Order: sequence, then C-alpha cells, then structure tokens
Amino acid sequence: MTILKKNSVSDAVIRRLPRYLHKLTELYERGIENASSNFLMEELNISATGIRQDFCNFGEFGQRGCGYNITKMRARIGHILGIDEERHLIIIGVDDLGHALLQNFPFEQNGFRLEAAFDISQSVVGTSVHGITVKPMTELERYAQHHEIDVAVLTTPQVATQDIVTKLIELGVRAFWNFTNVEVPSVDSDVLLENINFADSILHLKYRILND
Amino acid sequence: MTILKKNSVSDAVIRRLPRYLHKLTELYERGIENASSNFLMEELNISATGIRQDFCNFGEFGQRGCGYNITKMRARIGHILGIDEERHLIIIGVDDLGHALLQNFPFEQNGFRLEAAFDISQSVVGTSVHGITVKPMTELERYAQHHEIDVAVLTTPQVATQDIVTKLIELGVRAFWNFTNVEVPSVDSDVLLENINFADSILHLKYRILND
DNA sequence: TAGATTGTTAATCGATTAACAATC
DNA sequence: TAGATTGTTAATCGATTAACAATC
Repeated sequence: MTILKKNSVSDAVIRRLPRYLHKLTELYERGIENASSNFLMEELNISATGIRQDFCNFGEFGQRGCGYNITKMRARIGHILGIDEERHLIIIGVDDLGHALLQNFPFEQNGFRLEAAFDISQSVVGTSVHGITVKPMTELERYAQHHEIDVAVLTTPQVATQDIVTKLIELGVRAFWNFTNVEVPSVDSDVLLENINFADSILHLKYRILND
Repeated sequence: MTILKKNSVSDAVIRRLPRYLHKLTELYERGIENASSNFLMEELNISATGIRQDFCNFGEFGQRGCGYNITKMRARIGHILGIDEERHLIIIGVDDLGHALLQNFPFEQNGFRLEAAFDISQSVVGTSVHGITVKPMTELERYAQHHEIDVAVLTTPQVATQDIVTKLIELGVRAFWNFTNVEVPSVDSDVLLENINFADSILHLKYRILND
C-alpha cells in the first residue's frame, strides 16, 4: 500500500524558506556565525515568533539560550528546498528575457541545470548563448524522447504558450516555470506550475502607490 | 485634520485583482459579454464564493440572477488598480533583463511610462533601446532634480543595489520595482517595495517537485 | 544560578468557505 | 412565478502572534 506523501507544511511557510536561505548566506558571507530569532526578525521583517514557528516545522534548528548556528541552518534549509538535488530544465523561447535567463540566472546555485533551449525563430536558432546552442522547435519532440525534462521554462509569446504547454505535457513534462502573462488553465493536479507575472506585480505596486 | 486613508482591503484581495483584470480582458477578446462567479471560478481556479467576496469589497459589481458584465467589470477593476493613472518610471541597469523590460514590457498598458534608463557601463551608455537613450549613472542626480520619478525599476548588479536605493530615496523616489535578489532592508514605511525574485520562485518550484 | 533564547502550546486574528436572503 | 445568481452575514478554517516552560 502506497501512502500519499502529503505535504503537511503550509505553502506560506515554504515560500519563506528561500528568503531565509538567502539571508543566511548573506550573514555567512558577512562572517556572522550565530543569530537569534530576534536578530533575524530585524534582518527579514518577519516576527521572531513567526521565524521560530517556521523552523519548528522541520524539527529543532537552534540551541536554547544561544540562537541558531548559521552554517548548520543554511545547510538544513538548503536541503529542505532540495538545492542539492539536481534537476534538468529546458527553456522555450529565447527572446530578450530567455536570453537574460540563459546568460545570467544562476541555475546551478539553485540545484538546476539548463540543458537545452528552443525557439521557433530562424534568427536565433543555431546561435549559442552561455554555451547552449538554440535548437529549432521542430526538434523538441525528439529531444524529449531522449532526455529527461524536469522543468520547462516558458518565455514564449503569449499566443503560442498554451499549445506549447499542451505539447510538453504530452511529452511528459510535469513542471513549468512560466514567465508569460498567460494563465495556464487548470492542468492536471500532477502538473506543477510556478508563475512569475510581471504585469500582476507592477499593478499591485500601482495600487499601493495610489492607496497607501 | 487629515485622516490617514487606511487601506481596508486586504493585500490578498488586491493581489488577485490583476488576475481578474487579465482574465476579463481575455474573455472580452473572446467575445464573451457576461460571466457568473461559477464560470469565473472554472477559469481562474478561485472559488465562486471567494470571487463574490472579493468583488463585494468594492461595491456591487454584478446583477443578481444574471452574473457580471465583463466590459463594466473590467473597467472597474482597471480603475481600482489605477490603470488609467499614469506614473513615470526609470530603470537602473540595462543588462539583459533591463533590456528585455525596455524592449518588451507593455508599461503603457499598465498605466506607466518609462522615461529614462541609466547604466554605469560605458558599453551601453549612449545606446538606444526602444526609443530610450541610456544615460550614465552620473546624470541620475541631475535628472531626478528635473523630473518626477514615481518608480525606479532595479535591474542592477547585486552589490550595487543597496547604495543605489539609498541614493534614490535621498532623491525622493518612493517606490521600487526590484528584480535583484537583494532584500532591501526595512526602508521607511513610506517607501514601497515590490520584489520579483526569480531565485525564490524557482526554489519554491523545486520544493514542490520534490514533495508533491 | 541567572540570563538568554528556543520549541511548542494556546489565543488571537484574518481569510476562506458556507449559507441564504435579496433580487434580477 | 420559477430559476439563477448575486451580495453579505455567519461559520470554519488556517496562519500569525502571545505566552511560557524547557534548557543552553
């Protein structure tokens, strides 16, 4: 009998873990070895109680009376987030944004390896960015049959996105990092979708500019 | 006596408004004129009750028995988000990502006008992207004295970010759209900060890949 | 031991969901 | 009128905050 490994830690907590990780790395680089929840509160603008509550989800992190050891905590949170588990990704669409990601985003640092790039446009196919040669979309299917694709990064034009997602799901892709403005609709519950939506973000900022 | 116009609508609600706006625009383009909360639920994966509750914050939107008129609702949500209120922004850092934003992001569509771009690198200063000529950082101060800067878009290298933010705040900038991985620390409560953090996002995806 | 600070239970607060009267 | 669907109050659920015993 298989038991569905149900994630009991709330999404809100998980969303904060990368912020902890990043801050701990910064403190480590500053040469700080130990931090109390109160100190972290000031650094992160999260209440000390909240921080302790978050860590508590994953067992004991600190030492009563002495705070948290930064090296140890960093390793542990990194492990929870799976930084040490490498996953493969491909990128679809090598326009400016795709190019920026290929060129500058530290995939390795986050436990990913960008293995291939695809584009439909003749002007970019065959060019090489950061060591990756852009393939034509026509090769996608063949590529998928011979390589494991853990994540597809979507930096495609709006209109093309839905079809590409459908195609990729058919080809077995189960996770998407979506930079397009498209709401990919209720895909199967076993498909993961992480959106980065610039327009949503700037509209939220506009609202606050007008109302705060 | 001035009354502090306290925003009584929760942040969670406001974060959903851009999604509503976007979906309504799509439905409009599909030629659909009316939608019930149940229909929107299917389109957006937000419960029908939740949708009605959200709209209820801003007065009556629909017509009992008939649902919501798409054109009217779209205009209203757009107005709440201030799409019709133009604000000016500048971008600091014209690397690949900055370039991508300049070139492709529909600022006007979201009620913004990108007025100037700054960079420190000799190789981009003086070049022109999408009609904007990149200025050297040394001109920032003079520029700020003569123009209104409502938002500064940050696509700067990590190390430079904090100093640039401090400088911009001195120059009177009160809102930032931050694409760097830097946690800009507890700035004054009258300074707005909207973060887009690629690393946080992809680590969250990684966690779900490993745990879902 | 005294002071500091965690880990964790309990209390509070806020957001989501359910229910239903109002009304098209 | 009957059916549909909103607007809104009440109930539930979950997340944040407070409190404090455990312990370094």
